[in-house]
Amino acid sequence: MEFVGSVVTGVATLSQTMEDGRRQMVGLLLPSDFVGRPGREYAAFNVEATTDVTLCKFARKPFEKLLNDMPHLRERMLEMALDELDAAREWMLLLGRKTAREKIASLLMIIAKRQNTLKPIENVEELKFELSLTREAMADYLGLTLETVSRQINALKKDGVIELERKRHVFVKDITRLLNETGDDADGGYFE
Amino acid sequence: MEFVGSVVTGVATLSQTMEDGRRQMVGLLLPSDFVGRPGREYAAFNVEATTDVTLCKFARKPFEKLLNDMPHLRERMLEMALDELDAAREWMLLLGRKTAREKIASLLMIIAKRQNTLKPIENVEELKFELSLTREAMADYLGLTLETVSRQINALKKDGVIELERKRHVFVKDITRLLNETGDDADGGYFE
DNA sequence: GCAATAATTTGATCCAGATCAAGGCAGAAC
DNA sequence: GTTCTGCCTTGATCTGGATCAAATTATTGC
Repeated sequence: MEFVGSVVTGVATLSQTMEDGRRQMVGLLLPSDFVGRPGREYAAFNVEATTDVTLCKFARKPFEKLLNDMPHLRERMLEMALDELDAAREWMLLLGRKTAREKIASLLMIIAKRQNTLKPIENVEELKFELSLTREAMADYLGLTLETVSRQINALKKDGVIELERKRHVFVKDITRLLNETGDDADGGYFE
Repeated sequence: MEFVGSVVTGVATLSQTMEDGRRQMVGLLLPSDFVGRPGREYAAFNVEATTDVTLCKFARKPFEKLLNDMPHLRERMLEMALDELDAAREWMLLLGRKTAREKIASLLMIIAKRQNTLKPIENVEELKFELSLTREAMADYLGLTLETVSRQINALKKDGVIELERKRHVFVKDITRLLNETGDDADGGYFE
């Protein structure tokens, strides 16, 4: 853990593994996300790139010094940490209480939302995006098996909620329809 | 959300509920834990006391001003937020990948550890503590049903891992034995 | 192009934990 | 004491998602 930084392009994941190989992703690192933890020597989680990733990197020690000199930076860091905490807690609801289908729909919504930061998602009628995760990575993120992920994605496709092109390109004609599949309150979380 | 503060005595929980009533706890608030979020108007989660709780309360606005005047305080807040984030991520592994028995054992370890802050838990041979949560609250915390919680607690008792007194008092003769049931690496997380 | 390899789908079967349904028990109110 | 009321346990059954086992389809390297 000699560096901290932030993702510029690409997708990386943050995960934990148990001794017997069970694996849970605990964070998705998309462009603009911060990587690493100031004030701690060791890395608590594994970071892995799933696509080629460009990082904007700082040596940790000088960065910590910078934090002391620039109160604004620490304020920003606190804000980011609290936002991540909220996101982690949303994810806890998903892992603990949602069905497989709701989990998939929620993940698609999150990726869709992150790839479309230009305008609020409720004003977008249709949406096309790239799924830069393998079925296995999605499974590890959602607490499912890759077979279940595959089956549920195809079920959503069969039901006309999404369309697929070459396995990794998703096309959503009606976002409200997908949102209804997430199990979330219509006005909570995704529309902000 | 007019106040922020910190728990002095008692136990409270932080939870989220879905429209159809499914519920997931996302945080356990024990003495010394911080409640509320500076810099945000609304509360994203429900806070509920499970026992009588004493809070040390601050009005949010003045507290935010205090944050600006005292850089140390903001540093401390950042540290606390990052620790909570780590804890939330640990919890994600539990929710996504652990078995019911492992979930119960992990919860017992966490409560045991929090009630015994005097010496590192690996030096304690036996331990007695109060379980201030109902079976239902534990279920909501672990992403299980209350029946499964009851069955698994009694299974751990039958297997001699724990002893029970009046349903809510737990007695652990051999902490290593309980730790082995959590599914966690022997040296990770609980021993710090 | 043509392997070789990785990712995905699909089918059959299984099982941990959910669900449904009574009971049991302890503390509180009377 | 007795009746409530809120927990907790226990049993029977069901089921969503896991597991095991092949195909099938993309992607990569040559």
